[in-house]
Amino acid sequence: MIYSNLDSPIGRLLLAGDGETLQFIRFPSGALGAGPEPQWRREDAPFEAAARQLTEYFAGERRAFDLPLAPRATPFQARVLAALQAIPYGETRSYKDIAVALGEPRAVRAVGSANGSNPLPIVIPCHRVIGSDGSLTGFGGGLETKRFLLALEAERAGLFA
Amino acid sequence: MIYSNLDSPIGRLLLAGDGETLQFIRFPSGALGAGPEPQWRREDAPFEAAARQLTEYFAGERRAFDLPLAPRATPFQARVLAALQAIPYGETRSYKDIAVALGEPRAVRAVGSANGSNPLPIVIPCHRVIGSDGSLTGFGGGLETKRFLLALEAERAGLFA
DNA sequence: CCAGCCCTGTCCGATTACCGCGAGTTTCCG
DNA sequence: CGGAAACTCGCGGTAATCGGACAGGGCTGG
Repeated sequence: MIYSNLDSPIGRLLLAGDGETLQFIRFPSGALGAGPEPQWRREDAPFEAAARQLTEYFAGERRAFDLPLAPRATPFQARVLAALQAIPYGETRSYKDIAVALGEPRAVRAVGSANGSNPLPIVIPCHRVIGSDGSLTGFGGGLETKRFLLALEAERAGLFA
Repeated sequence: MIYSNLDSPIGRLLLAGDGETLQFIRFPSGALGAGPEPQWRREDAPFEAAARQLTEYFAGERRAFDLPLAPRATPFQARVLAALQAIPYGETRSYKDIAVALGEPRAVRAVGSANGSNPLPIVIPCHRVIGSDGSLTGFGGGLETKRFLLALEAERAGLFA
């Protein structure tokens, strides 16, 4: 497993993968932030494309990512991640919406858990999921970050690219 | 869990407990009335004191109960039940009054819920709680029963024992 | 006897819907 | 103009509900 760092408006990000695919994005700073595992090896080159696309995203110049992803997930989590990727840039859905979309309308809480274990925040837009009443309710990188991302998208969503 | 029955002016009551303490009082008849669970065992002797005191209460000859109670309750519910027991015979309080007494003036609705889940009606006088505007608003045994209990207490409260 | 392995029970969470209220506002009549 | 009834919204706590992670018990095979 190799990794690289990327400085962004929401702090330094840790990108990790196997050289071919992206498997983790983490927020090393912050409360529950975690750095690279000791046995990982730093190598920047394989993450060039990811870094560039993320930088463009933060600049408001990119709405969709085109990267080889390989999130580790249980079958249920994989379904949730797929549903997340179907949420358009600049829009939001409730946990309930996602549950319904999966055909399991009562699995709202399970959706919340799956969201919380999203290995690839930002690229897989778990930040576009909010409470049924519009509340933000939670985000691995901190609610402040979630708010920031939604504001960024909301501002840019109105514009034509 | 063992149980017994008691016929009263407001219908048959179901008393249940562990032989030492009283844990439930229910109205088996009526809309949402529920009888004993199948695995409970009927046994009258342990409920003699409770039955006697209730009978005296319905006769207007008793204003306070002296029984070992063991209601199952969440911490918040327990606080509410305690507040209920502090309401004197023949008087009433509003849900808001109770909320304020608990130091949580906005938890009016939560007080309503806790009231609704009172496992020991009559003995723990949830019937003495009414709406801020004086309306009766609800009672597990039916509003008719609530009215009856309040009328009984109002009539007797004026008299000296 | 011990190391797996599976099964079960339990707990936890980035949820939701419900409720025995209350206060403020609007509506509608007299 | 009142004043009452109907509506709306905010409020706090809980039960229901579903996956997943974990712990512990019992079983099996070596």
